[in-house]
Amino acid sequence: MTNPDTTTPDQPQETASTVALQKAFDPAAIEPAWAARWRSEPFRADASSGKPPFTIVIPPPNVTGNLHLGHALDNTLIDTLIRYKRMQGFEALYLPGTDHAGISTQVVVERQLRELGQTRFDLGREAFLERVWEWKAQSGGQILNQLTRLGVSADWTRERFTMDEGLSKAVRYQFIRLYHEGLAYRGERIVNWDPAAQTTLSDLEIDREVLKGKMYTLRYRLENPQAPASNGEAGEIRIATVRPETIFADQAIAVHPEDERFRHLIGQRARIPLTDRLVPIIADEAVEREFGVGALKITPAHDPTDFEIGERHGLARPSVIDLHGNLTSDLVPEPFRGMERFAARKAVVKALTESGDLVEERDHDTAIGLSERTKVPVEPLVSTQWFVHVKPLAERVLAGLDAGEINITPERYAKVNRDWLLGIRDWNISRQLWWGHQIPAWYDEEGNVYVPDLDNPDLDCDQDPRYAHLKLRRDPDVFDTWFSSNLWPFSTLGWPDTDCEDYRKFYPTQVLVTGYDILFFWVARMEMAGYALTGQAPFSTVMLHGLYLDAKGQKMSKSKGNGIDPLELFDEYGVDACRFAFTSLATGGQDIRHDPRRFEQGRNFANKLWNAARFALLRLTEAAPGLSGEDELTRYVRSAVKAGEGEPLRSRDVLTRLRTREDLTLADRWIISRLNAVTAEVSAQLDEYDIGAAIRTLYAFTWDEFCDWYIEAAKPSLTAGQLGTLATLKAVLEHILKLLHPFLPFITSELYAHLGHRRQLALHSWPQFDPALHDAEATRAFGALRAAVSAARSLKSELGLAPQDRLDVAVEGELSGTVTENARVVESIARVTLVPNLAGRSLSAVEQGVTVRAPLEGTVDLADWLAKQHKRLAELDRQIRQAQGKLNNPGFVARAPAEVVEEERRRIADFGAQKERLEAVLAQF
RNA sequence: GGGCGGUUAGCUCAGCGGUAGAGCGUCCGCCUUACAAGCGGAGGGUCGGGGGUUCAAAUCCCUCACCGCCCACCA
Repeated sequence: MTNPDTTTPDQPQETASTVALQKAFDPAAIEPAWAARWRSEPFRADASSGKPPFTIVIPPPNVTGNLHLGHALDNTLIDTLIRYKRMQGFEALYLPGTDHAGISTQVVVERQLRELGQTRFDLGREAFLERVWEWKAQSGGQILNQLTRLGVSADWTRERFTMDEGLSKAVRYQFIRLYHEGLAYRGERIVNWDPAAQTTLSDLEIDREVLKGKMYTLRYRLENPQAPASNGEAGEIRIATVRPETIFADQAIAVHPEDERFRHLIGQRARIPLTDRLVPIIADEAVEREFGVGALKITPAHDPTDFEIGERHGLARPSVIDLHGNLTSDLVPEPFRGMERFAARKAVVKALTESGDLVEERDHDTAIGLSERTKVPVEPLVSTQWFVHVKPLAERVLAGLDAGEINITPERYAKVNRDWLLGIRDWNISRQLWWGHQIPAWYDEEGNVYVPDLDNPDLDCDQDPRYAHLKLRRDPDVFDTWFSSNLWPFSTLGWPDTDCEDYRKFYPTQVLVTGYDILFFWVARMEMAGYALTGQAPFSTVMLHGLYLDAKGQKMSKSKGNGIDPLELFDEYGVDACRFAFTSLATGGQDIRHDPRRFEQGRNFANKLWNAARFALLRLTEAAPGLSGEDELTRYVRSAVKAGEGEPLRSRDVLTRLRTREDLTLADRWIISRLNAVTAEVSAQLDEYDIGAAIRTLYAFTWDEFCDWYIEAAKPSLTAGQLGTLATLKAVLEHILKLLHPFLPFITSELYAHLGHRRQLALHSWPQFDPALHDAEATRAFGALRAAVSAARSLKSELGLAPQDRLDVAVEGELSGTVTENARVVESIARVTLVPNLAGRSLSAVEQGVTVRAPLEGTVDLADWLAKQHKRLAELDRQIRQAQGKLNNPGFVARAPAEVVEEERRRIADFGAQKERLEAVLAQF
């Protein structure tokens, strides 16, 4: 992998960057300028560059929508990966855009019309669509402005909308191609009808809900009154149904072919109650013998199962329910005709009761399909619609998945994806809406279908000279919205023009980031379209994250009113803090429960980073005037503050130069070694797309190691103006800013600029791991200093001393030499004075490698202290016994890896030494 | 009816085969000249129950329980 260094020496500056930073970080003071800059000077991906591509397309939000937490989460994760890859030297493309969202958008505009007392039919199709476009133009882009606040480094020059000219062509081309390949067809099928929205829906747009209902057992009298009894009395057959109002559309009664009860009735006829109509008794394997009364009525027009059975037996499928959910048909007896379907059910049940044909009525929980959008019970209706025959498409995807062409993470969703593709059924793609891509199909007066040719897809059939003699009418319906978003990874890059630069450079894309809730709706359909139309997987990795839930763990929804507005969170905590919350919570596709404390943590972290940088700048500013040398490191240090100095070294070379310096302190060597290890760790975590782990690693390193230990330990040598430490401080801080930049782009960009860089941080290169910077000795030795400081602090606390009170302490133990060699650091951090030895009884603290002793004076609760020491002793004992137990186990020594065994030996030695020293301490009392 | 996820410190969550962690909260002490959105010190867990595999289990397997989600044409 090439990794061209994008860091170039900075241009001389007009002004120094020594403007003092505010004491507290104020996100509002810096975010707007950066956000505006990233929108007006977008991160433009160059299709002609030699860098390897890294593409992520945004899951396009609805144009109608407002930014919600799901979007904020998606886009934070995407932007983090994109910024990382860009810094690594990839030609990173983050492609933004929006979806026309057929039903949602149309509903919004229809609602506006309703307030004016109008319907879309009053306006007519053309005027209505004009109105939708107008509305889209003025308030449709809202969500992208909100997204800008998130600081996304998208390529706004490539913004797309699913109804753009190019994308509309793509949809049209897709349809024409599938049609001519026999994969898109028009047919009479049972479909899901939403009586409220007045359109069909795909199976996915239906939510199953188990509702309390009734199951009715009805008596159908046989044509032959002498027929022997089956599941009731002689001369009758009983059936079970939950929809008695549909009996008027019955075409048969079905039983299982091997059900002994009914064998003699197969082929006979029975009369539908309340009517004179006779229907045949047929046998079909789909009937469950055990369920209900073993027989059911077949109503092909109003039930999917019945439809299939009807197809097998060549039954007619008259409908008795119209598009508004009312009973309408000559088949329906007068009193019920025109009734609404649920009112009709009551009326029919009443009539059946009176006629004596209702044998039983009992409670029955039944799963009924509700329209996802209108929440109205969906009516299964027979209708002529456009469908996609998806099975061959799904099989192609399955083959690709088997070949490992798409990597899905978390892995468990790979199986979910597969299983769905395996059980997939034809997809109804026509919608009785106006807003969307109108289906490019025409019909002549006899109902024959005309679709443009593949080699001239843009020519409408009613303009085609070949059909000039015909009177063609275009299909008024539009496509399901997902029939265009399934093309998104390539329609946005110029497809069907497969020769254009963008398509060739950036397709297929690398990663797709989205919530698992649209795995079927979108991800699987993109897979199918990708393979079918481009011959390859549209992305190599799918990264699915969990749902963002409210504080109680419930899904957020408009109807529940439990939504949390990300914009308010941005205002309250700052965007970087929110991004910290999102990324640190994103682990393993787990759902995320909202917790304000996580945002506070992010805010505090940003403030911590701000102040660490403020400290560094203060010290660099103080020291810079006194640095007169012209060597590279001196110039490097001065560049933070001195106008026109520039940056003489590429920052990634600084640490390597520093490594050979004589004037580095132990702390300097330690932090460089640690930084180096963390660089490797974070890079590895990001390469595995484990964004949560990466930000947690950086949080801990920045706060616990860099701020709490390194900065404190650096103070004495900084005060002494030691060049090595000044350079180390600056270099480590700059590296931390780089590592954090993909996660917290605002504050890191701002601070990086304050350190004297003109070129924005996003365009600098990602730090690289350098094995030569590893320093085990520094790690060990600095560990001793930390132990000594902790011990000293603990003693001061036991002695009731305030932090600023001085205390004489003596150090003993295996590593005491290291401590005394670095006395200045320990004395500075712990505010103690190291003395060679102490007379009299002492209070002591025992740590790994060192014991720190202090004079026994002041207000010590000796009993309490002793109790703690004994507890500690017992704990050491326990650890030693545990380790010894393992070593005494022959199986452990024989089978455990050598280094694990060695580790146990080392533990015994370490704990043994501590125990010895602790016992010596306690012997005084 | 199938499938999946969760159950770890008071709360919200990491860790997912080799000494139990974080943030917040709690207790004690500090405005120590980067930061009180902070600093230092302390306390707190038999990792849902029960079996098993392994030298070694929060981590792997089986099983049960309870929460939650997805899929499903038993009328």
